[in-house]
Amino acid sequence: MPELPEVETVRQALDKEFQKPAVIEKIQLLRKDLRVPFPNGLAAKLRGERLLAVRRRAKYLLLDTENHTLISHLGMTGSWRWVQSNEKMKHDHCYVELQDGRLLAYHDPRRFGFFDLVSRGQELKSSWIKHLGFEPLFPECTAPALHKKAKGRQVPIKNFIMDQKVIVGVGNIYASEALFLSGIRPLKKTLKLKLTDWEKLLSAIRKVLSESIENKGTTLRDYVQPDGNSGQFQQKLFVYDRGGHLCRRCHTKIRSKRLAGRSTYWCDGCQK
DNA sequence: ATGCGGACCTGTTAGC
DNA sequence: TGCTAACAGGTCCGCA
Repeated sequence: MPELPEVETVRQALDKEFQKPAVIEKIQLLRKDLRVPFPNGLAAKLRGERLLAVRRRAKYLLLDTENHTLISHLGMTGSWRWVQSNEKMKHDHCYVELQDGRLLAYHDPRRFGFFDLVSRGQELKSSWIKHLGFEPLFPECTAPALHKKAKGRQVPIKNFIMDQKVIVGVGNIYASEALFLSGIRPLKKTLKLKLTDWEKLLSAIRKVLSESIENKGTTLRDYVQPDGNSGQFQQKLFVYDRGGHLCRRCHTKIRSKRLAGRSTYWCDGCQK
């Protein structure tokens, strides 16, 4: 489900709710694992702690309490939502009950999501976070830096920009969309991109991610914001999931192909 | 080191 | 209607 814009939307929504004192009364785990076991002592360690803020690194949510950071990855179908006690659903795997009665549910049918728990501010020690690449929306992510990392790489450019060790947050939808906006075909070999191509591609990545955040993300199936509403960016997609339809820009038929096991879409008219 | 395919899960949809 | 296969937003691992 969730690429950077969806995770950022969830971050903003939860962070806002945690401005009002949010002290954990109880954490209820409904099974012993998701993709990996729940962290040891998760419920006991967080009981009585106040949720202070939510940060994001790549597609990971970082929920800060006074003494811990709960790391939450949503996998393909994970979501956090505010619920009433009578709104519990199949595939809810964790409930966080606050002292003032608010109830937060983690829901994840495919269970590709997972949690990790570290001491406050120690998230870089987590093996999940350590090796991640550039945050695309941060200034230290530059076209020359990406051009340098791309040296000698034979993989299709789409695979390269989805590699979280290179640049984070770009998943299967936004990779196709960013390549469309920058006029580069997904199958082009990474090493063939010139610095000017990287300038176009990086600015396209920033544009598509930012606009999707403004639209609260893309909902194709499961993704919802914590208030239960869908995102809106699916209405603005140029190529993703539009195989066989006509390009919104040049009316060429959108092509599709499986690349590294993932559906990939592009326009031969707009992309070279 | 790099690139690929499979594994992890459940639900939905398309095709026969 | 019912069965089967393919596919869905991500990431890690092991093999060539």
